[in-house]
Amino acid sequence: MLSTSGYAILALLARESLSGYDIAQWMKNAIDFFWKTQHSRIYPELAHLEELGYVTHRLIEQKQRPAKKLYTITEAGREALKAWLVMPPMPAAERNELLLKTYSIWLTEPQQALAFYRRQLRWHSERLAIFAGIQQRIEEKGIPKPSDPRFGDYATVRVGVAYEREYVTWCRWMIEQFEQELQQQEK
Amino acid sequence: MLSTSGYAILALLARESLSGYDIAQWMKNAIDFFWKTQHSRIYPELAHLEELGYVTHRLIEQKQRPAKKLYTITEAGREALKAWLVMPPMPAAERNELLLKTYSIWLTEPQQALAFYRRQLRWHSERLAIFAGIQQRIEEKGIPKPSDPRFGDYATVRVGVAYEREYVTWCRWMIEQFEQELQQQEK
DNA sequence: CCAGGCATGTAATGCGTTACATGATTTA
DNA sequence: TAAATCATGTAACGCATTACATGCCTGG
Repeated sequence: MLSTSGYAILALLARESLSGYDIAQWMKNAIDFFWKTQHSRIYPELAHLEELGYVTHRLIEQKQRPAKKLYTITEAGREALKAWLVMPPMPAAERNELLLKTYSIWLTEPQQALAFYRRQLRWHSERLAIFAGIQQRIEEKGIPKPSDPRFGDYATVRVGVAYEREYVTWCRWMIEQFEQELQQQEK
Repeated sequence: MLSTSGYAILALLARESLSGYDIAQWMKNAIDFFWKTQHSRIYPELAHLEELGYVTHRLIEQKQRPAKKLYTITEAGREALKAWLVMPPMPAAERNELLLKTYSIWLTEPQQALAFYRRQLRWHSERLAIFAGIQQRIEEKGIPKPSDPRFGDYATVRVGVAYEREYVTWCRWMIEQFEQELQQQEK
């Protein structure tokens, strides 16, 4: 068996061959909002994948840049990824720090809570704008079919947009609650 | 500094004094959908909190049941929780296995993908029903004010309902995509 | 000349998960 | 009589995060 981060790396390599550094970049850019892995995890994980025969690498010498190891997924790696793909996801040990804080927000002064959720609103609004932009750019080129790798990009960004839209709505509701609380205190 | 799981325990103790076992129960029932911690983590974490002076405990002897250690939050613990509460949450290393699988779903046969998302739809529908039920029961008693501990319960369950509703919608959309793909293959 | 990008790693520490360990009582 | 509940812990292992470590090239 493989760790989920191992599958995340395979998921990227299933699309194209990449170096460890490239993988770290893709983690930051493409799949950042649903999967992150530190680069310090990527290198040992790649070594492990190679041991299992799921990836191979070859050294690429470059002019005026450090040499890099280009990793390529093997047929066995692709099969392992496909087998994992359709297994029901683990009951997901969800860990949402924002909600954990919200659970205890009754302890704070309304003013502090207001500042807190206004900042959250800004943060989620920004992300919503980014995701909506990505979604639009994909749609302009036509909605990808399920057999297209770009379908994964599109399907996940749709979740991102829906998710952030709900959080924006929720933050606004939270802000309202604390504003009302403040107004009642003033009376 | 304290781990987030430490604050999760403080968040529960801020409402009432509990034993380690009780905390594990509350994790499963009340805050399960945004925070989980194994009981094997709870006991060392409680010891750590006690070292820091954030909680105290006393032994409660019980008839026909094992004795238990009842933990109570201290003023210092409450202050630590309040200070943490209003700090912006960490950029949240989101790890969503469902989306990671979706990112690579183009590798599978539509039939397998259909079975996969139908199962997900069932799962999220069930959770939506549960959360909607909790929300309704709270609302029947009147919406709690922000200074009420139950406001935390209500605010978080609202997110749960919105979240699951979006996932249900999204799963239905995914299923449609694969159904269309299958129909086109048949022609 | 300094910051940032490209490129690959190792080390330390701590958290999370799973399994191990015990034992009494209650309920089906 | 077997399983579930109450109750508290320890141990092993692996993954995640943060910091440490190096070094060349490019652009401002």
